[in-house]
Amino acid sequence: MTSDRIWPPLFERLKTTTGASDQDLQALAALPFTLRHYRENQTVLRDGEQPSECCLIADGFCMRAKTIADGRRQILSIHIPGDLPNLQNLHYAAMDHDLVALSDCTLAFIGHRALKDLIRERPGVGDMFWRDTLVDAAISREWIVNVGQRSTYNRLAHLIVELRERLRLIGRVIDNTFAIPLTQEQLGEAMGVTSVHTNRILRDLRIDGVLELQRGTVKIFDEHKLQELAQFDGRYLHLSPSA
Amino acid sequence: MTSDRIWPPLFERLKTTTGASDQDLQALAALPFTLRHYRENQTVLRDGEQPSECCLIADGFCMRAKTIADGRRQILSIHIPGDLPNLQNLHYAAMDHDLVALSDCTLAFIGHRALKDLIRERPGVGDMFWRDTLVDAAISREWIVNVGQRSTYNRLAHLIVELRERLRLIGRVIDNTFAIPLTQEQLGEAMGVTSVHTNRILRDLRIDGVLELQRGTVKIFDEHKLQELAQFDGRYLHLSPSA
DNA sequence: TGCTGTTGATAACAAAGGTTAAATTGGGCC
DNA sequence: GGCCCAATTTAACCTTTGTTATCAACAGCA
Repeated sequence: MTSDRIWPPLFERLKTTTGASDQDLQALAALPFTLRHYRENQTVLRDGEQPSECCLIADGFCMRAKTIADGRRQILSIHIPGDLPNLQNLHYAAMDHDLVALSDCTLAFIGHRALKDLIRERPGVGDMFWRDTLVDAAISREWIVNVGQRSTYNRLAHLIVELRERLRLIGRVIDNTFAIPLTQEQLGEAMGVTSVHTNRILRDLRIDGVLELQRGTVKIFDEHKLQELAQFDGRYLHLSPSA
Repeated sequence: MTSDRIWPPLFERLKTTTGASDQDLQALAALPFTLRHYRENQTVLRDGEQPSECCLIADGFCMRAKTIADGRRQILSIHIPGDLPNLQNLHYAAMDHDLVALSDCTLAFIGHRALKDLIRERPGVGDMFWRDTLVDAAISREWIVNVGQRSTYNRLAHLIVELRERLRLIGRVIDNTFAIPLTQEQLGEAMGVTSVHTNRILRDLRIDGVLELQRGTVKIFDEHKLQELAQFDGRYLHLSPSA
């Protein structure tokens, strides 16, 4: 993976969602970075750690997760190529959750110093990144709704549609089929239910002809039914610069 | 309520959490604003609306909330004096949830233009606000954990401890007693359970001698037991500038 | 090839939480 | 004081989800 390979997913997303200027993107592309590779399940940043760099997902999937005293774990977000899952460390030092690789993945690390200098020099870059963290927050709020109010059946449908819409932005959905490299246990940790119950729900979705999940890949069979279940209102993703 | 009355809670919080410079705070205090009063239960900003101002809670409590298609509602956050609950509109136009007054309250509205100009002129002010939105996001993530993984009994304890820590910052906790102006139905909407179940849990907490909630006021009786239930690790509030 | 560990599938039973309904409390107001 | 309305409290019953335990499928590997 070389320099010209790490930026496309982020730039694609920024161009669609913020109408980023070419100059700002060129300035970004000039940033120095270090590539690191992680294996499935490997922890990238640990709760409590104080990283001096922010990372860009160049390839693969990651998750934020938090483990509480009794050992239960909640997955907080799923991150895909083009995401910057620890921009928050630009403004506070310590991680308050783990960042873990969901699949083998490649991350580009960019030092805080270089990022902060660029942001001071080009406020437009800062605006893009600030916006990015705000949309990230909006997604977290939607997850509160998902876990708090939707039935598990609808909840899983919503989670899948959200991920699909985000993957679509970076061109990773083909034939209504896309990657979701989580085990049933991890899907459960994202939804606040056990793996046993996740299995029940997946079976129902399969039997009802809505979708199938096999070895980390979802295939949607009944788009209409899926929409009806997810009741997905994507405004919270703020995909257009004007919204 | 006059100019010298609206800023103290915010300044208190910023001084503790960011080590804000006096110049930055003075510049903030010079911002023009409009005061508006809201009654309990009145909607301040509606989902879909595109406000041209950000608001500072000068007095009273507000909440963010989202209503889904089947009519169920999830409370996403509770806001107290000194909070800026719609800073996100500086970077995207449309609200993706409602902002509602939980009690009678007074809000100071500051135009986006004035705020953006100040941020460009004084990047330190922008940093403080960006950080503020990042901590807001960290709180949302903790709410996902709360709703997804904790038992309702522990969940309510956690919610109460979090609110107390935030109120303590602005000097609103006296004798381990403080305001939490939510009905049992609203507490349920914050926890993702029904009002009937909220009532059961409150009864248990009362019987177990942990705390009592009456007419919007909590009194803690057994701090040790409360800690044990909430398993509260406040690092996600990032109360110190160095963390 | 067969071993091993992880993931997925399923069943029986238990616990948590939802639904509905009814009664009670308490504050605001005439 | 008495009325009204919202909020609280409780009970009975039902649904959803968790727990525990097996077993099957499957990938990695010696």
